[in-house]
Amino acid sequence: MSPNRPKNHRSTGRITLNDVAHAAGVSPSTVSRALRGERAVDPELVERVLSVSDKLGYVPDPAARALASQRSDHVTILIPLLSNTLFVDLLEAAQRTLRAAGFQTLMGVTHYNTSEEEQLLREQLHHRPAGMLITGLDHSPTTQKLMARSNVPCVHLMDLPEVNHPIPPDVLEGGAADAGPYCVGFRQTDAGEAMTQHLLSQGKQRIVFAAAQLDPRVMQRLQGWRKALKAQNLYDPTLEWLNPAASSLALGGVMFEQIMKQSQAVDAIFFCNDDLAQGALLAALRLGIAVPHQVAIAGFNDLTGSDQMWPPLTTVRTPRAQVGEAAAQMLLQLMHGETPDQPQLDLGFHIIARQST
Amino acid sequence: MSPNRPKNHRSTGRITLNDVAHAAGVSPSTVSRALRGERAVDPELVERVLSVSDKLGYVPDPAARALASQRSDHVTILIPLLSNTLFVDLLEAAQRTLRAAGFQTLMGVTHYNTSEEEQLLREQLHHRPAGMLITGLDHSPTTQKLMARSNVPCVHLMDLPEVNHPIPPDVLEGGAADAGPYCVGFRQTDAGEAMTQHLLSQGKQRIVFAAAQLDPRVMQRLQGWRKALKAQNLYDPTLEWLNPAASSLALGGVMFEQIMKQSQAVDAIFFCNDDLAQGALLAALRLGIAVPHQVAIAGFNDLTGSDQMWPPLTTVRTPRAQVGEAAAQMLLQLMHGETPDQPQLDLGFHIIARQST
DNA sequence: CTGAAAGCGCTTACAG
DNA sequence: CTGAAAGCGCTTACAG
Repeated sequence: MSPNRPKNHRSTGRITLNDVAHAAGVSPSTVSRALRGERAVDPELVERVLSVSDKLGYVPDPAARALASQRSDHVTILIPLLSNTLFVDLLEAAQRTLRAAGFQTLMGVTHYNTSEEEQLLREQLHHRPAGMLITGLDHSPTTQKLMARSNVPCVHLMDLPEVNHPIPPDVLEGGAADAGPYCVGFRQTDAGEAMTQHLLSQGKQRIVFAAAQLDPRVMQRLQGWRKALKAQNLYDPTLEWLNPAASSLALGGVMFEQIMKQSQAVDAIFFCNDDLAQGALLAALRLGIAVPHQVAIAGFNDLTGSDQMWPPLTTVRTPRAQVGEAAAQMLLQLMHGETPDQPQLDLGFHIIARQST
Repeated sequence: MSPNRPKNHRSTGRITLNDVAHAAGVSPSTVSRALRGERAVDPELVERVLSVSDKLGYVPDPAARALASQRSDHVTILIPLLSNTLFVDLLEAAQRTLRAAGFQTLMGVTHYNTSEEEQLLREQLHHRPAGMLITGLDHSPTTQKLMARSNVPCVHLMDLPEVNHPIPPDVLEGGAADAGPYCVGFRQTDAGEAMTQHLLSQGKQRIVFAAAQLDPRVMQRLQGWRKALKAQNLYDPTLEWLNPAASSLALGGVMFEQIMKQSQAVDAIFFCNDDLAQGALLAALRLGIAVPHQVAIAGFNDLTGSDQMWPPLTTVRTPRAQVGEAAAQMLLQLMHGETPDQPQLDLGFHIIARQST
């Protein structure tokens, strides 16, 4: 009954697994197994251990657990930016899901920078994360090597492999086969194509594609736009406005002004992200250019405020919260040694037609 | 020279402190002390240890270190929301500073909810954080008790104590005195008052204060607004529009419409946050209400896009990135056992006058 | 199904 | 200033 804890010179006041074992009258090994829900423990003992541990207010020490098991309860999530709400939504959804399952989320911001990504990955790997969420499928060879070598389960966010390679069933049944890369997202190319087709269906003929940042997913949207225009023989390279600078409302305004000044007879502009499109809408107000009458404007992602713009912005709604949650769920399966039934999960997208087009 | 590591059944491939000790021909204790920059180590040995450790690519195991020292390299940061860019800026600046000093940032989102905050705090405390950053000075008794009992150094963000109690020097010199609460921010009340005075100086007479969320800092801005109006005998309780709902662009639009419909002769509206004010500006466009001619609109925080609005938004620029960085710096001092020279750091604010007023 | 024992990789009194 | 030893609080082969 009494804890009877040996008072050594380095004792912390903490209630330990040993205390629980003594109080429950079993060995520490049994407590450890019972607490982690390992089978092969007498159900009666499990119940006793759980009740005693609860009564004592026992909380396992994550550091001790990590040291002994060589695995922490950390999950690393690597995102490009915090200034695009898209990634904040992703982060929040993933974190909520992971936390409910008892995992700690550690966030790293790569700034779309390969060497920052590698550096962050190295740092995180030293903490032996239990799992990993990483934005995109495009990574440096070093990053890929580090991830593969680490043996840490990983799910990629917001993107899917270009072509869907269905895994042959016999390979899957072997169990040893790698079904990866695991990813949850949607087809960026298709989304770019769909928005372009929407504009075409409204009778637009000269549709500009205006983009900043130029990360791989933006470039896929560009491909979709090209494909749709080429199918109608409306493709013209001068309709491409690609700016590698960081995306922002202000840049959207600047690009809009440039496009309206230099391009002839443009009747629609498809921006690769809503912040650019919102900035363009505000610049149009400033410049007295009527949207959509003089020029239609479309965006991408349906970010906060796009429905509040004047006129409200036509855009592509992307399932980022769902991606965050589903990816976390998939990672949870992987961390528990299970095999996700769908290694590549396509969550789709929706064209949201508002008054800016 | 040769590692000569005992090959036991649980060996991980990892290079350990022991390996470094062998290779450097010193004891593990010395390596440990040298690596952590403890004084009382022969400089020559320090150099040797550092060089060997570097050559071997040794990386200390955070879990082992945490277990042995009862202190991790985690710093917890608790913020109310991720949907207000204010807090994202805070987070990013703090994380950057902390990371450069070798600390991991763990973020918790409280949603302005007392019990969520307590729950997060409890979870975080089990990880023995080395330090803590927490938004605001207003916390439940439970939260305060948990924090005090934990003995984890803590810096509060974005707020300062109502009255500045200068610490008597003799108390400070005693060393044992508590100079806390440590905080970095600015005077919310003063900022609310300053913006109101700015509007008054432009000849506005009936100035509405429109707020959502109603967290403690918003209520302080309200106090500042009241003070400024009362000083001019212009205070009228019907000018207060307080909505406890979450702040958003859409809500700003709704509130603006309500205010314009029900209040008489309002000539200015001071919104407690830029997202509300931006929403109001957009609603004004929709409704055909001229800003600032029919009504002036002001916001708070100078968030992304406020300078891009039409008309550009008059607002209060708050030093959130600086707060994040300075708070992290102060926490770093505390974690190293030093005493910050200024326990309460006031970073001020600026009135940014644009065309919406 | 259960337990005794060793071990994870560090830090830190303690003794010199 | 340096080192041998104990200890942090868990997990996990191994033996029964």
